[in-house]
Amino acid sequence: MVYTAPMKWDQLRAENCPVARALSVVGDRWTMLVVRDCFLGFRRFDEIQARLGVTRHVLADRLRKLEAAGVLRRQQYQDRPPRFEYHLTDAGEALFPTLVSLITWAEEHAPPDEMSEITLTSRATGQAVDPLLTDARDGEVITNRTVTVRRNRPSALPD
Amino acid sequence: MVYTAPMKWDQLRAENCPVARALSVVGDRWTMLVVRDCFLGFRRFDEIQARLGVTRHVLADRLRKLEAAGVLRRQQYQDRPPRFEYHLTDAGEALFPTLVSLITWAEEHAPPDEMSEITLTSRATGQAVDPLLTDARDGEVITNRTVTVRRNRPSALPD
DNA sequence: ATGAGTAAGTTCCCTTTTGGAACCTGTCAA
DNA sequence: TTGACAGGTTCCAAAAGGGAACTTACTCAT
Repeated sequence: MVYTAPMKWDQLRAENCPVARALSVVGDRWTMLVVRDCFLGFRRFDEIQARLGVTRHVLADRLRKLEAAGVLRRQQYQDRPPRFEYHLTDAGEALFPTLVSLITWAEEHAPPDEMSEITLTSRATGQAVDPLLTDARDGEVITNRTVTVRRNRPSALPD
Repeated sequence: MVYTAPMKWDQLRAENCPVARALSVVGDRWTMLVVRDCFLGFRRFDEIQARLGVTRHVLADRLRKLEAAGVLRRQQYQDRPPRFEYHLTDAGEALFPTLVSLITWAEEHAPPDEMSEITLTSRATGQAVDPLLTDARDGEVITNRTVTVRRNRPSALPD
């Protein structure tokens, strides 16, 4: 790996590394928890604010940024006074695997004092699911031992 | 979903929600980028600091916290003067799927101006891999449309 | 009509975290 | 003896975050 010019946090989205670009959107404190709540069906400002305990100021900022990033869509559900709900866009829903991978990791490596609270359940069968990252081409399991991260181009770029 | 007492950021790890617990470890600014660098084989303080452009102060803090969380192991590679490398533990390596899911999301939904830089490559075949989250039991694809997140116990607990 | 409640923010002020740069320590090599 | 290297720590200023009150624009019950 070649030397890469250091970046500041707010320049992350211009990075060539997809990890950096993803984190420029969802890598802030609270942001992924906002996305979680949207997946759980909590869509309104006060609701999310009460659940997270984040300050209203910060929540307003995060919602603005998520909307700007195309993860959430602000949808008016009444006029007079205008009130809004935050819905996941397709890009937002595409964060589901990330959320699942965090859940899977936490259940294994950051367990709560008590028993685990959460199960991922198949809508089709009602059974618990056991998430596994595989290669769509041949079904092989993806881990850091089976897969490497490679740069496409040979130029001096970040990873 | 029932009302849940709001939490502060530093109380996240006590939460019952596995997403919150995972983010208490890797949800901080810079933290996941430190983990990325460890996966890429950058293990030393100055090296990581130069690559990320994060301040030495913050990097020292993040490394301490990742070590305390059991994600990294501080390994001395010379005496006199004592020098250390940061290696991923098993728990750290288990974050690979999370990293992959961030890469996958970014390539699709936060593309760089230029072409994508990164390919995930199978060590066995040398071919690009196409990550897909599936249910280990029946191979079904996991998305927010096929899977729901359920609480195990009926008590008033967070999600 | 008065007051309480609801929803979605904004504003203010103070504390914590982060950024930037310099400094420290121990060792080796010139 | 001077400089380089590695891995930090210290200091100060700037930015972000926490806490609480305030605002706007309604609706509904009294």
